[in-house]
Amino acid sequence: MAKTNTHPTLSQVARKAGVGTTTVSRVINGGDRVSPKTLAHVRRVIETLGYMPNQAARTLKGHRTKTIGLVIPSIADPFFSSCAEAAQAVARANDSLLIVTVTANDPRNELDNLNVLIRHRVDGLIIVPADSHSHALRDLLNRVAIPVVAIDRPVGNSMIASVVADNLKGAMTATQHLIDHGYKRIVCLTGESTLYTIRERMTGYRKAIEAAHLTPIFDTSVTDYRSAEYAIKALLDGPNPPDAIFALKNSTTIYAFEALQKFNIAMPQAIALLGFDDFELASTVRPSISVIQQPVEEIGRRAAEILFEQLFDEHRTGSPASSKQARQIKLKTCLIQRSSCGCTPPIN
Amino acid sequence: MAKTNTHPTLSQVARKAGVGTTTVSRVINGGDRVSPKTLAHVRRVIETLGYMPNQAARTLKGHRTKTIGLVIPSIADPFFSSCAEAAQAVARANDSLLIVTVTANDPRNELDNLNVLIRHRVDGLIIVPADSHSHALRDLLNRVAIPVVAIDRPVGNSMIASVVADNLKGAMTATQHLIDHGYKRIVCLTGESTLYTIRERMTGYRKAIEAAHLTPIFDTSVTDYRSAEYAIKALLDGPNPPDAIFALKNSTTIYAFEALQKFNIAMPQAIALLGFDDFELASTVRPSISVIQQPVEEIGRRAAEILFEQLFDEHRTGSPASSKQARQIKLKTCLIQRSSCGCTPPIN
DNA sequence: CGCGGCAGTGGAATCCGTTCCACTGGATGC
DNA sequence: GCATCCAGTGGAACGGATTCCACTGCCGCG
Repeated sequence: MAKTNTHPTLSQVARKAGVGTTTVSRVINGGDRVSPKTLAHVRRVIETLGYMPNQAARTLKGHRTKTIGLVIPSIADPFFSSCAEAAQAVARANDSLLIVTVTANDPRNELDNLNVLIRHRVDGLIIVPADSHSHALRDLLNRVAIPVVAIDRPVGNSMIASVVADNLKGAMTATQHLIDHGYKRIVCLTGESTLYTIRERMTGYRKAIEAAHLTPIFDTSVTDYRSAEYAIKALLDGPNPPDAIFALKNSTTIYAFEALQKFNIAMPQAIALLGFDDFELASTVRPSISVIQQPVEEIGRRAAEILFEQLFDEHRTGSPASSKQARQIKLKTCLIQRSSCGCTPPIN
Repeated sequence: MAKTNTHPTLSQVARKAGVGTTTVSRVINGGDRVSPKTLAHVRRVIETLGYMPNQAARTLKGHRTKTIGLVIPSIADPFFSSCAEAAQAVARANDSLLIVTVTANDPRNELDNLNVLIRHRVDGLIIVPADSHSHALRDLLNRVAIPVVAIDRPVGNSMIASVVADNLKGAMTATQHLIDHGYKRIVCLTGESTLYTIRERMTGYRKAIEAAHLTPIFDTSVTDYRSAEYAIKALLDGPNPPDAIFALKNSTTIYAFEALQKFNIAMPQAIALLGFDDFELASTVRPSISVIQQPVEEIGRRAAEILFEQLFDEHRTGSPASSKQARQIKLKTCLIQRSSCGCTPPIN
C-alpha cells in the first residue's frame, strides 16, 4: 500500500522543495541557470518523491515529442524486424522513442495506424507503404506536415523520400550470374506478384533474360509447400524442364528448396537454385543456398538517419524543409555465392 | 505550401462550425448527446479541416493513455518478435497502442526504457526482465502503480504476474525422450548459462538424467560456429563420446547442427540432436531437427490478456487490483518429433 | 556613488481536450 | 396550468510542464 497510485507533479516537487516551478523545470532539463545548491536540493526532492515528468504535458507545450513512428507489415518478419531494430538504434541515439505498428499489408490498418501515430504527434514517420498507389495514403501524408521516409517500397508519384534495395539490378545480377554459368532455362518463381519489390525483381529478371536472348519463364503459383511441389513437378515433367530456379523471395525459396529435397533432385547438378533475400539458415542447409542479399540493417538505419536529418533541417530553418528534391535512395544488393547454384562457394 | 504545418485544434473546429467546444468533443467521442444535424455538420467541418485530436492533451486530462509498453531484449529475435506481434494484436483489440523498446539484455537500457515508458504514462507494462534479481528494477516497478506482467522470465521475489514456458518440464520431457530411445550419454549444450530460462532447462535435464541414474554432462562453451566445432570434436575424441546432444537454445542447436554436418556425422545414427525452441527451418534442413517447442504466440497473447484484465479490474474497483495473488502462469511446451533424434517422424 | 548587467529565481500565461455545471426550450405528467 | 424532465448545448475550470517576463541582489566599471 506504499504505492501512491498517482504520480507526483512538478508543482508538488516545487512546493516540497520550497522553490518555484520554473526552477524545478530547469533542474529536470539539465540544470542550467540554477545555483549548485538549489540544484542538488531539488534533485534530492525529486529522488525521494520518485518524480517523473509527464510526457503528455511536455508534448502539449513544446512542439517536439521526441517520438517517431514506424509502420511495417509485420514485426515477426525478419526483414522488417531487422529494419526496425536498426531504426530503433538510430532513434535512441537521437534521444527519441520509436513506435512500431503493424499493418499486415492491409491499407485500412495502415491508415488506422497512421492516424494513431499522428494523434500522438510523432515528429516523423518511416513507413512501408502497403499500397504504393493509394490516394488515401498520399493525401494523408501530404496533409500532415511531418517528414516521412518510405522504406522497401517507394510511395508512387510523391515527393516522399525513400530508401529501398535496388531490386531490379539485384535480380539482373542474379539472373546474369545463372546465365554466365551456362544455365539456359531459368524459371522465375514469383510467389505473389502484386508487391512493388517483386515486380521490380521480375523486371530485372526479364531484362537479363532478354538481353541474353533467352526465354523468360514465370511461375506465379508458388505460395506454400504444397503449391511448390505441384509447380516443380509440373515444370520437370513438362516439355522443356528448367535447369535453374530463381526464387524472388524468401518463403518461395524455402518452399522450392523443400520440394526439390523431397523429390531428391540434386542441387545444383540437376537444378540450380538462387534466392532473393538472405536468411540465417541459407548457409546451414545442405546444399547451402545462394542468394541475393539486401542490406537490411542499412535500409532501416539510413531511413532513420534521413528522417532525423529532415527533422534537424526543419528545426533549423523553421519550415517543412523540402528545398532539395526528396531523396530516392537505392542501396546495392550483394550476391552471396553458396553451393546451390553451380559455382564453387568460397573456401570457408 | 498548401501544408498547414500546424494541426488545427478542437476550438478552431468549434469556431468554424459555430458550436461550442463541448459539442465538438462529443462528436469526436462518438456523438452521444448531439443532435443528428449538428453531428453531421461538425463531422463535415472536421473532415475539411483534417482535424486530428491531440493525444497529449487528451492524456493530460483523462487518466488512461490507451498505451502499453513492451520491453524486450531484441526485436530481431524471432521468439520475442512473435511475442510482440501477438501482444500487438491483443493491444489493438483493446484499442491500445503497443510501444516496443529493446534492451539487448542490458539492465541499464532496461531502466532507461522503463523510465521513458513511464514518462509516457503507459497504462501497463509487459517486460522480459534482463536481470531477474535486480533491485533497481523491483523498486521501480513497485513505485509505479501500474500493472506489470513479466514474460519468458519471472521477476524474482515479487508480486508481479508472469507468463513463461515451463522450461524445466520441457527439458525433462526432452531428456526423458532421449533416454526412452536408448541414449545413454547425453550431453547438454547450454550456451551462455546465466539466463533464467537456460538454468531452468539445465535443472530439468539434470533431474531426468539423475532419475535414470545416468551421468549429466554439461558443456557451456558453445557460443558460435567455431566453438561448436571445437567442442564437438573434443567430445567425440574424448574417452566416452556422447550418443546424443540436447541443445538448450536455438542458436546452440544450429551451431551444433552445422558442426555435425561439417564432420559428416550422421544424425541420428551416430549422434542424436534435440533442440530447445523451434525455428522455421528446423523442419526444412536435412535431417529435420526435433525440438521442444514453446508456445511463443501464446506467451505474448496471454501476457497481454492478463495485463488488460488487470487494467479492467483496476478500472472497476478504482484501486491497483492486487487482491488475488499475482498469477504465475507456466505454459506447456511440446515435443516436436522430427528426424534428428532416432524416432521416426510422423508421416507428413 | 550610480548604473548596467548578470546570475538566480518565481509568477502566470499557455498548450488543447475533457468534463462539470448551468442553461434553454419543448415535451410529459399530474 | 404548473412543475418536471430531458435532449441539446456552451462556458469555463482543469491537468502538468514550459517559457516569457519581471524581479532581486550583487558585482564591476566608470
